Amino acid sequence: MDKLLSSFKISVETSIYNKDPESSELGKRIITQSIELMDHIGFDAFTFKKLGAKIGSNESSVYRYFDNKHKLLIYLASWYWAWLEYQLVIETHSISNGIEKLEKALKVITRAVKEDSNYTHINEVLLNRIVINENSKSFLTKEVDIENQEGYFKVYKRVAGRIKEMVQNIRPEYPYPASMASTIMEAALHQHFLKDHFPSITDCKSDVSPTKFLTDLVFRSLNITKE
Amino acid sequence: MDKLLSSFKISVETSIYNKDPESSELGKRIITQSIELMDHIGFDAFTFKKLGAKIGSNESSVYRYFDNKHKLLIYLASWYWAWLEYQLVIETHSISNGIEKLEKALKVITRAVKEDSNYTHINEVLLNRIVINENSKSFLTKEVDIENQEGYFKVYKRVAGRIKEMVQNIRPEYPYPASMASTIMEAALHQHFLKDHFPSITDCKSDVSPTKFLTDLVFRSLNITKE
DNA sequence: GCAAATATGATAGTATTACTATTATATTTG
DNA sequence: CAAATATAATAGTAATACTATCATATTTGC
Repeated sequence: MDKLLSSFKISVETSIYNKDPESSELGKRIITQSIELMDHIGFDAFTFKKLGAKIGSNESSVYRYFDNKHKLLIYLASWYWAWLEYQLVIETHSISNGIEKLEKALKVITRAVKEDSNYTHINEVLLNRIVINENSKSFLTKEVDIENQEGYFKVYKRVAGRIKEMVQNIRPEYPYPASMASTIMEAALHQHFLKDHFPSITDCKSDVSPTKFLTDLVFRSLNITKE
Repeated sequence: MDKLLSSFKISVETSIYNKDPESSELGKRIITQSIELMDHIGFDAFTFKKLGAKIGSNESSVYRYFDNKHKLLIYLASWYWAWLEYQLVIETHSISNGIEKLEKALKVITRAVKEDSNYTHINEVLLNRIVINENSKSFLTKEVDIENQEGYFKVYKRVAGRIKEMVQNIRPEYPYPASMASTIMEAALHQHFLKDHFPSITDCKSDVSPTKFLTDLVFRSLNITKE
């Protein structure tokens, strides 16, 4: 299954970049190294100049791929959500029972990424950390509506749509399936963040995962008793 | 009650600022105008130079109050949470029934701020919009742990603690009261944002408020049937 | 009422950021 | 092998995010 995963090309809205980073060695190095650098110093301190130095290339070469670091962040986040969506689809595909299907989906969405697949130039463990710390910054901007029209948040919304559908399949009468889906996605990232930085306002810790809390929350809300 | 609210001094961690903006006319103008400017152009485009121009003062004078715009944002967010906490306390104080108390608390936390109190130099309607759009940026930084130690996020965490206690009072056996509290606070902001920008992944709209969704979510999870 | 202290305003200066533009040098491809 | 394309190097600009200095205004303490 891992091989299947790796051979599937994760596709990101083409208007986000000027030149597809997947199309060249330099492009792939930009992605690989920007993930390492952004994880290391954070989005705010990240610059194309520092990235250029890190990849042994030039600032101006990076600009040929991305207009600015904001678009690079959207690219990385989109790649992450597309990768998650792919896992979501394969891991839930064969499950016919709606409840089990949703349970698996919640697991995929909320679990911590623990292993780099080693099949691509992208380290998913680091990327997961970047998404936890920086994803909100991709849409909390004054330009969000224009960028949304451009399709920059398509994948993120599509993942939410899939969860929403699973909820609707189980409980067609539940009135807030979309809000439930978007809340879960956001809460998953937030609880992982809190666990590491504000432990006093979360119950999540080594033995209590965000998956456990959120599965419990959703199943109680939908009035589903496990076993 | 409004008078009571206004005479109560909202207090913010003193280490956030270099000089208390409440202590002078210029300080108050900095707060009033920074709220207007930040709401208007967003945190990212906000600069002390633009603020100086807007208040008919100088960049260097603003620096005497705040080291940088990040600390100003934390000040504004802290003020907001302290203001909300105060409302939470007075509006729930006299309610003895635990369920009703939590219901009211959820309302205070999740409702859209619709009216400026006109008692202070702070426009709470605009500030609420700033918090919806920028609050996450106050803690999603590489410096979060140091700043947390400095007490910059005390009020935010205290509000979460109050909600947590209310949940515990009703359902002492519920295993995730802290995570529930922090999820509600974050989801309230997020659903308000989605309603305005990504309507396809939320059920919230004019007649369905975040309050409705979140109250329903919490009460279903705690197995409480209203009426 | 005045000197001293404090707050504010104006100006200048620096390092960094976030780019754009140009030209030279590789590398690929037809 | 020439032409096209990609990359690298350099330079330059406007804006940002400050720091420092000095002048002027305002407050306060005696």
